[in-house]
Amino acid sequence: MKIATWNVNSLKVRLPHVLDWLSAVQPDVLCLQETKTEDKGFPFVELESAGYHAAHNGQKTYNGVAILAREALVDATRDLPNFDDPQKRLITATLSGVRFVCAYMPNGQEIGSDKYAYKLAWLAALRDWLRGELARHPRLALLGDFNIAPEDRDVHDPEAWREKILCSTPERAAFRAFLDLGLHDAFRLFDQPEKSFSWWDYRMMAFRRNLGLRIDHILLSRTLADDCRACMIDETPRRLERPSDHAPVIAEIALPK
DNA sequence: ATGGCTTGAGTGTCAAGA
Repeated sequence: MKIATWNVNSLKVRLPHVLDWLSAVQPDVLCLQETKTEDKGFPFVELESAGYHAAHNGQKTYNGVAILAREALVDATRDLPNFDDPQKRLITATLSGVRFVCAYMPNGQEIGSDKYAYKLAWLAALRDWLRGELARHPRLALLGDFNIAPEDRDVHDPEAWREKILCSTPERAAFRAFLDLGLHDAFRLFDQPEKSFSWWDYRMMAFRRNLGLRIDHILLSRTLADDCRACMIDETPRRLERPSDHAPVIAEIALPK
């Protein structure tokens, strides 16, 4: 089973890229972030024609998350039940006996800002909710845009980013707290090229110079991690005209039938 | 120098992203 996550930065703008990518890569599951649309603007018909079911938790202009899957999605739920939040950042569904959690975690803007406090509170609520969700669903995958670079090796210039947003000690501690629940960073289960990133700023020719961060992740519970055979970042769509600033992350799981 | 692009909303130009 091939599972993936991609922050598309507007699904309306990126739909051609997404459809081409689905056709080329043939993932079984694709988690999307920043669809930036309400359900009425969500391309259910186009995705169905491409062979994908979809569950969406959207809003106008900002945020919005979706799970696309070849199989029908079961028990889809939206938002964190323990965090009152108008921002649409979470959707969850089951298929193939795996609980999929798709998250667009807050950016935080700047250390010490209100948005930073909101980010840390949101991350803590996600961790608390995940503890119970993992108990109910031992086979669980958390995919999404975490807006956290877990370690210095996930940052093109660690000194420039020291204690900056996406890299601060409290944010990295929140990431560690996910691992402490028994989740595993699929990307780090394998040898990877140095300077592997999933996001590059649109400005300053950052992609061409590989000035990026690894902030999009696939975390797997123990049993899924044991069955994980590969994990990679696909930079191909980042090279297209009018790309998302994020690249998809893909993990291959050998599912016992 | 806190810039630099890109998006959505909306038709001015700004908020937000990371």
